[in-house]
Order: sequence, then C-alpha cells, then structure tokens
Amino acid sequence: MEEIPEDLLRDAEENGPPASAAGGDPVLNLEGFLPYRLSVLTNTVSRAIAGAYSKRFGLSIPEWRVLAVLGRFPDISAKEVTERTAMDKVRVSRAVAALRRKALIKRRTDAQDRRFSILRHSERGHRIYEEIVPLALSYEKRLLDALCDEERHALDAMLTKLMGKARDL
Amino acid sequence: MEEIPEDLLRDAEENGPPASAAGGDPVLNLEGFLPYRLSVLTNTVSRAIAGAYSKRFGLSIPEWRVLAVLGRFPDISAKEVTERTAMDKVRVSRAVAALRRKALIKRRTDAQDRRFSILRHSERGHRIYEEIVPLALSYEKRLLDALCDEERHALDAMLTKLMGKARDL
DNA sequence: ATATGTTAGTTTCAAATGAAACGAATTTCA
DNA sequence: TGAAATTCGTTTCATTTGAAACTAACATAT
Repeated sequence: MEEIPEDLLRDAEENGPPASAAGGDPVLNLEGFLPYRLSVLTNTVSRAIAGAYSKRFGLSIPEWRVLAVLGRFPDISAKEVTERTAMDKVRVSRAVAALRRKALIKRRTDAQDRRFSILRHSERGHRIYEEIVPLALSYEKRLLDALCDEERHALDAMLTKLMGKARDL
Repeated sequence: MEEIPEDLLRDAEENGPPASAAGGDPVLNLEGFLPYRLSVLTNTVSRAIAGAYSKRFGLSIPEWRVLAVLGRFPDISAKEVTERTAMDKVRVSRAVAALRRKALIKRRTDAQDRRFSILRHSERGHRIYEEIVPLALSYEKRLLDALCDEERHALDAMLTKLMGKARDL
C-alpha cells in the first residue's frame, strides 16, 4: 500500500481565488494555439498509422521509421539514421536491436572506420517494408483529400518554413 | 551482467539482399511524408516551449496543459480537462495530482454528482499561469513570423480540415 | 609512442507512459 | 426497491523513454 498525503485528498474550501482576475489578463485558448493544434493533429495521425502496422506487423514507430529510412537509403550507419529520422541515438540503437532480433535488418561493420555500422533490410524486412509503404502512402493520400491541390502545395511550403523557423527558435 | 544473444552481435555477411530490388518498387521518402513532417515539427516546437517553462517553473507538458485549460475554463472537472486537452484520463489524473502537490490548483467535489471534481487555479497557480501565457504567445508569434498574414489564415483553415479528416481516418 | 580528446553505439537508471483493473458514485431497468 | 451497468477518477503494472555513463574505435597533439 502506498502512503498518500492527507491534505492532498481533502477538498479545497469553497469561494475561489482568481477565476478571471478583473483586468485585461492575458489568456491563452489552447484550441487555437498553434503548438497545441499541431500536437493534437500529429498524435492523431501517428496513432492511426502506427495502429495499422503495429498490429499487422508488430512494429513500433521507431522500428518502422528505421525500416522506412533504410528503404530509401540502404547501407547507412545508425548515426545517419538518427539524422534522417530525427530520433536520438538511444531510440535508434534500440530500434535497430529490435529489428535485428526480428531479422528484418542486417548489420555489417564499416571496414574503414569500425565504429560505424552499415545497415540494410533483410529479405523479410524488405518484403514487409514493401507491404507497409502502400498503406502509409494511402493513408497520407486520404488525409490530404481534405485539401485541394493548391492547398497541398501551400501546406508543403508552409511546413518547410515553419520547420526552418522552429529550428532556430 | 546481461546475457546477449551471440548471433545478435555478429555481423551479417557481405553481399546484400535488396538494396532496390529492380522493378518499380514503391518507395517512401520520409522527409516528404506528411505524418513524419508533422511529427518532427511538432516535437521541435513542443520541446522548445516545454524547455521554457519546465526549467523556469518546474512544469511538465501535461501539467502546463491542465494549467492552461483551467485558465480559460475555470471550475471544470478532470473529465472536461481530458476533452479539452486531448490527453487521456490517466495523464490528466497524474497532472492534476502533481499540480495539487505543488499547490498550483485546488479541487472541490461537485455536490450534485460526487464523482466529478471541480478544478481551479490557486493564487500561486494563477500567477504562474499569467507568467507563462505571454511566453507561450510570444513563441507562437515568433514561429508564425515565418508566414505572411495570408498564409497564417490558410494554415489555420487547413489544420482544421486535416484534423477533421484525421478524426474519421 | 603515448596521452588527450572525440565520436559511434550501447547500457543503465530513473521517470513518463498507457492499458487494464479498480473503487466509489450514479444511473438504468426489471 | 435492488441488481446490473455505466461513469469519474485513481492505481497498478509492464513497457517506453531519455539523460548520463560507459565502451570501443579513431583522431590529434605533444
């Protein structure tokens, strides 16, 4: 049994402090706040996609990302995977270990610099990759059905700009 | 010491399986894939903001969200907080407990239905809220400096459309 | 050479997370 | 009534996460 501080369980007294303390106080409404909206949209989208391949193929999001980037760039190192997936090296290391355990990727060691790994799909890994890609693209396509062609281009440009701005705070 | 499967540590043999198996295989390039781009942008933005208030005020992201939604909607229940923050009830429960521990919010029990809580800023909580809001708004403003006024409107509309689409997959 | 520093990748440890089980209050319906 | 079902919020437990420490390989400077 866990000890629980008594006063944490008690209710507060009635009669409140600031509900909206008079003057023109600054207020933030979350539902219109860009970082919050981005977060909600992203989580919704990520969950939907992850649901598709985690159930069917037993892959976590980091594992899928590694598989995805190796589909586009075979024979890169874990270091390069971190750069291309925006995941930190711990996540990449664990995803790579998991994918190797499942025999979905293979690793060699760079002969020139033996600190570097060289990663690549296994046959099975590649088959799974080729099964998932159309699912992912189809989801993206359906999501973008919400926008017209012109909007899609605008969104593309804006995401690039926002990302650039976000990088240097 | 942890036992490590021998074959996981061995390198794969040279000569590879599919690097790009001939035919017009489907390929997905992450850096252009909308869900991925959203994820990277969101994480960058979230970290930047969280860094600002977690260091200065010792708040986690869930805690800040609860504080934020209570700034806009005082005297709502934890249930309503989950709806307005898109966080699940476990996260909200823990964030509320943490905020109460820090004496930044107060809780009463709804007399009509005693399952419901009624949450509200404490004096200190409200002061901290009023300190953070300008920081958050300023960050959002600087981020949106990347876009012109017309783009900002377009982005607003598109996020709404995308969110709607994402909700029904 | 040998010491010092740097980099790729792994491991450890403590904290955050979420699914499922739970207790308490309320509602539904026979 | 009162038994079964539902809902709010908490807790438990196993998994995921990331910061920091670490190992191994390489680079640089003395």
